[in-house]
Amino acid sequence: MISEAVIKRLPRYYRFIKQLADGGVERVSSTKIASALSITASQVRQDLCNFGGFGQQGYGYDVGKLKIELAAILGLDKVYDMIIVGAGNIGRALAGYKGFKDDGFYVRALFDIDPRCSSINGIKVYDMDFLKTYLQQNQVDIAVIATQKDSAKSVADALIAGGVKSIWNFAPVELEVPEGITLENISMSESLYVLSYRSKNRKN
Amino acid sequence: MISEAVIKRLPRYYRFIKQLADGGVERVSSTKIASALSITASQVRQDLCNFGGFGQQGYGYDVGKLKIELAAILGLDKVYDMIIVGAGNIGRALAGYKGFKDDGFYVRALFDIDPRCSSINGIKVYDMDFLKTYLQQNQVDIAVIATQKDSAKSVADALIAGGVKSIWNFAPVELEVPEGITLENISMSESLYVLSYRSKNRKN
DNA sequence: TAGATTGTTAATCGATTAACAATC
DNA sequence: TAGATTGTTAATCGATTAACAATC
Repeated sequence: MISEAVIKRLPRYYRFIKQLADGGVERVSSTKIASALSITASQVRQDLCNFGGFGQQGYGYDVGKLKIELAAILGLDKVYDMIIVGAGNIGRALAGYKGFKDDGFYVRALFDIDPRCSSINGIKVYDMDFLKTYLQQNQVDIAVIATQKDSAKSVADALIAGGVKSIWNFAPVELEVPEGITLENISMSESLYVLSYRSKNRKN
Repeated sequence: MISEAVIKRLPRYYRFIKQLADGGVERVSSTKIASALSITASQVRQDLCNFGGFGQQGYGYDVGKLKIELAAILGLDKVYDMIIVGAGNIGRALAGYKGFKDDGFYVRALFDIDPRCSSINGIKVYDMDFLKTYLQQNQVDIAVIATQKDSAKSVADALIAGGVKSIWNFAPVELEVPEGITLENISMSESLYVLSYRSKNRKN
């Protein structure tokens, strides 16, 4: 079983390795990875070793190979069909973000209680009433909750009832999901509170 | 010295306590807080004890008092002047988010290399060239980086040079900041990668 | 008083780091 | 071969949990 701490570091490894690959670098050592991420080389090796030995003694890690391995570990070797519920500030920002496609995440539709426009950035905006039917007719791997906090819970329920297994939640609530449902939160306010805590406790 | 793990839990305590206060609840036990956040009562008491004893044996915690204490600990008992650099999807979404004010975070200005409109949501959009001058003339407690990843580093440098001490970074890069500068990252792609990792490794 | 629940110490658990044999 | 660097075990460190005396 892989620990939370390890899982959270995987995307950072992946990001750094991708950067190296883009820069044409062919090999890298645990020491170099470690210093780029401000962690220890021991931890890098320990972490990667959880998934099998990708390196070679005396040589290090092959960047191209490691990139592919990490992508596979993270599940980035496939395409995900995504919908966004809530076409407010955040929903629209996410719909407009071009970067998702690079990683295989395709935003297929937006839903809102009050769909003021019919499409945003080429993505259709549907009325919330249509969500249930949409889920019956389309594959949805990931649903993004970008609603106000009051409706987040009922939206989550509707999504789960409709068969969605993975939820990416941007609403500032602690959602409870049943076993077998994957939930990942982005909590901007929590992050901002941590920033303010740190600002306050900074030794100047 | 308070550990990272504790600091990250503080906003969750605060959010829950605020919710109780809004609901008119007057007292709460560590057990109730714990079950709401899916942690142990021991941990709740241990965490809160780091900042002094806010509870009372045999009674629990007074919600109103705990709320005020947590707000003070998090530095939410004052007003912050904030600017946002980058008026793209995310920058605009943040500028439009009404909730910041409730916690005392005031967005005073936006900056963009190409300010296509003069104001968003009543917040002025300035040309990036004006950033330096703005920082000389105005108090800025927190600067948000909502640019593309390529410009994030140079923006951070400009902010730090201009005297900004706290940076809230939304760009997908590992920024390096000198001692005395507070940096907090929101990494959407990392969160999405974790979601995809968990989706892949879910036992269905 | 009896019951409840904190604050805090001690015990446990898990994660990080160090060390080094294996080996490219 | 000599040097470099991994994979992996063992040691250390820190965080979480359990326990309970203090006390409201």
